[in-house]
Amino acid sequence: MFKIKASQGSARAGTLKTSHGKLKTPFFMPVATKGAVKWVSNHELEETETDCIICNAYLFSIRPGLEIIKKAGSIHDFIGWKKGIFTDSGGFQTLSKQFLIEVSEDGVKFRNPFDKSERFLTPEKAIQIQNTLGSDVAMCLDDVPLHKSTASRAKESAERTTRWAERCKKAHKNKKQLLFGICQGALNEKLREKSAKEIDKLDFDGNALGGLCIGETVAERNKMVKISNSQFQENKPRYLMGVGSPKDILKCISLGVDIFDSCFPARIARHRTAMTSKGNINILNARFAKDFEPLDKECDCFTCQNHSKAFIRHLVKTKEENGQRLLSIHNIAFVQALVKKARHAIEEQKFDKLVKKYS
RNA sequence: GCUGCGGUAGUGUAGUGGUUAGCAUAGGGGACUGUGGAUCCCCUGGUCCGGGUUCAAUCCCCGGCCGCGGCC
Repeated sequence: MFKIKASQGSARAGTLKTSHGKLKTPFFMPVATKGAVKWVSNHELEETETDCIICNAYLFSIRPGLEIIKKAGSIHDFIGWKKGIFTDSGGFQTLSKQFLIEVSEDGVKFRNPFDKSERFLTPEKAIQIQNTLGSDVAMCLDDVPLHKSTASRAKESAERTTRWAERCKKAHKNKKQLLFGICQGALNEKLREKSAKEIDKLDFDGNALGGLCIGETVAERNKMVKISNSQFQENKPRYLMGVGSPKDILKCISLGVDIFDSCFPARIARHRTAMTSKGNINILNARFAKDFEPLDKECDCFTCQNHSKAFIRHLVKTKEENGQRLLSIHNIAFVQALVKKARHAIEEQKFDKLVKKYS
């Protein structure tokens, strides 16, 4: 299922076989919560060389609802995306005040964001939803604590996440779908280690690192990534949930992570920031008013091949939303190109140089 | 020509005989990481000009200039 083709230090390059093709790792998934990456069409997304996206299963179960997905065939058929799709269980929404009502051992009581009614999500239900959606990779329901939570809450959530992972595994029936477990443990080293070990033992198709990128420092996060990965077996893909900045992605690849997802590149694009090989730039900066160069000279995305910084700035400045669309396309393409570079660099044993360039 | 009203950041506006002259927006910069297109944070920038009264004037008085209205 997962094969490592090359490695350098802890960094690995490999392939993950899914029912919608082989995905070369490391790879990055833009977030398409409701089935679309905000402001970007599927066609444009393909042009960014995105091979896999992540949708939110919980939200799909509410709207449009599973009946409609079943009628369409699968989530792929419904949204018109032929490549890889991960689905998130809804666990992350436990961090959101507008969703969460309460967490108990049995599951999570959620607020339906559309009509404010109460919904109860159990690990079993989260898996059934994802089985029905037919995504390539389903994620276990996890209990995500705030990064600053008390020691007892961190312990409770980590231990509960393991119990829920067992229930998810038992409930999983879709043979064409892979299932990943998720470790927790907040920022507690011992808890992280224990959680990762327990999740690893359950022998999922892949192991994910959860509860990170939610306000902790980079140093704290890196430490947790290192500890978690040390407990995960080598031959399973490792998925760090939530990381999406170029620097962080490269660092975490060097720590042995294979898969990433994040709303970050698309979000900062909507907030008028472009990623470049020289760091992020805010396109609104006055210095770009007469800058007729592309966002990044080395980038071969649609935006950079056709438009200048001055023009994109003009669009954004005059509140023409195509400006943010062009930035979104660029940022996603930029991250995809970076991850691809990382893959090649690992294959050629030059990954350390690439990390240095972006650190 | 006469008369009334008014002139406070680029713009739109509060307010005051002793204030760090407030707010909004624009301008300059920053944050954002299992999606808020939301939001937040920082910075720059102002009392039309000249006199007078007063310990002290952006405020009160006189003149000028400018704008809007009215009357010749």
